[in-house]
Amino acid sequence: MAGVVGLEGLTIGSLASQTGMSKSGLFGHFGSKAALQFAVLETVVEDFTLKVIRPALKEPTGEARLRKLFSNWMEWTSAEEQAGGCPLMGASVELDARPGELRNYLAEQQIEWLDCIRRMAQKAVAEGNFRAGLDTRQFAFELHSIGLGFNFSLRLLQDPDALKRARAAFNSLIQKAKS
Amino acid sequence: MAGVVGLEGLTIGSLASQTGMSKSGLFGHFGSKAALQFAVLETVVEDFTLKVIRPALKEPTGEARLRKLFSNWMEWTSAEEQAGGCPLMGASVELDARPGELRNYLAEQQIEWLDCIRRMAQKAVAEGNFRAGLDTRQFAFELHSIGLGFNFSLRLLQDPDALKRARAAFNSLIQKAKS
DNA sequence: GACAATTTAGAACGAACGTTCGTATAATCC
DNA sequence: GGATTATACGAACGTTCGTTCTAAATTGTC
Repeated sequence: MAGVVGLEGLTIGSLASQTGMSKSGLFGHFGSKAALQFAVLETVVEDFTLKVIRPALKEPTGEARLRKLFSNWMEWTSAEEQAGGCPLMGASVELDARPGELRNYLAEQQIEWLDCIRRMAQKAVAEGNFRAGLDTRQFAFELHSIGLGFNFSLRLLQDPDALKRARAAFNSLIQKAKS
Repeated sequence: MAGVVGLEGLTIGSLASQTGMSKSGLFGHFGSKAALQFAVLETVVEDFTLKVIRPALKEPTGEARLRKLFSNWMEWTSAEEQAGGCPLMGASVELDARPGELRNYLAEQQIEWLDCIRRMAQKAVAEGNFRAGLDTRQFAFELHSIGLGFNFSLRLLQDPDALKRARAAFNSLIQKAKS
């Protein structure tokens, strides 16, 4: 629901009726709407870690791991359960101008995400898979941008070629990192 | 205001008090909240065309025009008046799972935007500035992705290097289009 | 099986939501 | 200059918002 209507658009009443509970019954579990929003965001981050990052860590370091990370990410973003597209990207746009704990938490997590990409790229450099002197922060920026573009093309434009486009961009990014 | 709280988060009451008008007085100009949202989005699109696209059309076709388009876009996205980041990107994420006239209008405009980029790239190909056989739709996808990444890094992460990163990505995209 | 703790429900709260109505003022037209 | 049309206002509508309170039901423990 938060993916469709946003974390602010999410209401306790509609969430309660969706789950078959009473408003106050559901409310009791959280104590405030802000706490509910935080819990939602925390759950999303957990899910992301579990389905995107963790499985990639089982791959050998370097390019293989990055490829796995990317394909997991694309799968997670386009999953049907994410009715409104990647909820993290949704929250990023929704919260970027609303100071508060929620925003701070999200920003932290997203910085960590970019750093995770950076570290993987750095590993690929160390192993000689990527060229020495590669700007790995720039690499992370560009990889993340591809994800944002994919989410946009898939969700708003409903472009059937979205995944193809994202994959092509990713491959050329990898290529660029090598030479 | 819509950029900060979203098109749905925008309320007639707060907008009225912000403008110094009464709720009903402001409401009378639009007739419904949906009409207000539409008017806001239309105004944003107009502004975007005026400040990003139109000035670029005065440049010579090809790479120069694309460079101007990109720099205008970055300026518009990071303008202080856009308190909550590029309102079109904000609306894209907010509306992508909410069927309706508003969503249809936005999707149309964004398709047109991508096509505008594609046409400029195509012109650069025709003039021999970009390599023959370049996938210009792919080019548009990647350019747009850079814009999304810039907005993200600037607004959520508040990364002081955001513009530098976006420019570097753009330059390497241009480079790639040539060879 | 009694008791304590947790979980749920129901009713109600003040505030804010979008919207409607009747009315008063300001601008425009013949 | 009087009739007409815009424009703005204040008050109120019914609804929904997040939240609080109290009571009933459920669960777990000895």
